[in-house]
Amino acid sequence: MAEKKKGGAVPAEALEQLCRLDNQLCFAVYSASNLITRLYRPLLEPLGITYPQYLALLALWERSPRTVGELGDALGLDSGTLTPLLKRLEANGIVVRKRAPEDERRVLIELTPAGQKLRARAASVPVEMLCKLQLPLEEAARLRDTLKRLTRGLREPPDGNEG
Amino acid sequence: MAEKKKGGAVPAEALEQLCRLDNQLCFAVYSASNLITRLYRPLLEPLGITYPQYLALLALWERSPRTVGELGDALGLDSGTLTPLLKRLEANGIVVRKRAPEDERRVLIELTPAGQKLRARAASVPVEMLCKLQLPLEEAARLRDTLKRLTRGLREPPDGNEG
DNA sequence: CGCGATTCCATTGCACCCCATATAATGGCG
DNA sequence: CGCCATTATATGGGGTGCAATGGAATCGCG
Repeated sequence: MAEKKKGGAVPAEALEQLCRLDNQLCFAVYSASNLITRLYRPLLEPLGITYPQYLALLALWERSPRTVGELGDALGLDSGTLTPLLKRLEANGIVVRKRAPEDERRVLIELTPAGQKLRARAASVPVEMLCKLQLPLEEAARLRDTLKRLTRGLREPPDGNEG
Repeated sequence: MAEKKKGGAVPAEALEQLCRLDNQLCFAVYSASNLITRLYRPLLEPLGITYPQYLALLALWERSPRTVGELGDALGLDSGTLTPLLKRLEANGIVVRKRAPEDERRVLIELTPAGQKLRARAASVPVEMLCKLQLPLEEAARLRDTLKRLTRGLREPPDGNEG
């Protein structure tokens, strides 16, 4: 049944092409993400933080304090990832974690003075990174917007049978 | 020194914008990659493999046997990542690892019959994934090519002072 | 052949990343 | 007020991802 040239939904040759690593969009995203983390390392190491930690700080520099849940929404990470990451930031004196007085379930993440100072020291990072990427600004913006649209469209999984 | 409107290389307002998570290309790539791994999970779990394992198998289905180093080049991963991953595939009966007779330093990764059979069972994965992504094919291809160009351009880091 | 340099992989240690589950606090209802 | 469903983090375990190190095999030069 699979040997005839029948073809089904997708021709065999097209399927062959779909499976090639070089043709896969998802692998391109995966590789680019790994590479980006590697490129950030030498920029962030002098600051004593990792790339996911830097992302959490970008969110906190925009608005602080924020709860673990709010950070998770902003970064697309769950508490199993954020809790230890934030504890490491706290151990390094960059943030403090305290329970919200009005709702003891929530944990507020607040920048310390050292965490605030870090913002200035990290100011050059985005520009250095843009230089490393070597992409025309317009193309980078288009790429970013396409990825954001892709991500946003998938945040709410298509259930398929709700009305 | 930071309060004057001097500006240096980048105006303060532009820097503000560069730091916003929503404006960052790298964060868009990072989020998309995490999300993609999550989307693959339900497709690959019935096959008993993870997304990085699936990528390694895609490479092996294209050509097998291959050494650890060749797989690392194809996937952009180093032996510290691949060795345990391949050992798990071996423990699950999907590949075998054996030293190359002509060069005992190399380890050849070969598909078992079960690993070959898995290829057919995974045939629907790329199509299902494309459906999930909900991107027009042409746009997906453009996105992939831009990412590949970005990744390829950065594989060899610009040293700047060799010569 | 001998020996240092190189190559290839394995190991270790640290930091994610996520699912499933646990725990504690809150809110609603009788 | 008690009880239960819900909400917000924490914990545990499996699986990456990578830098640094180690060890065995090979290469290269004399």
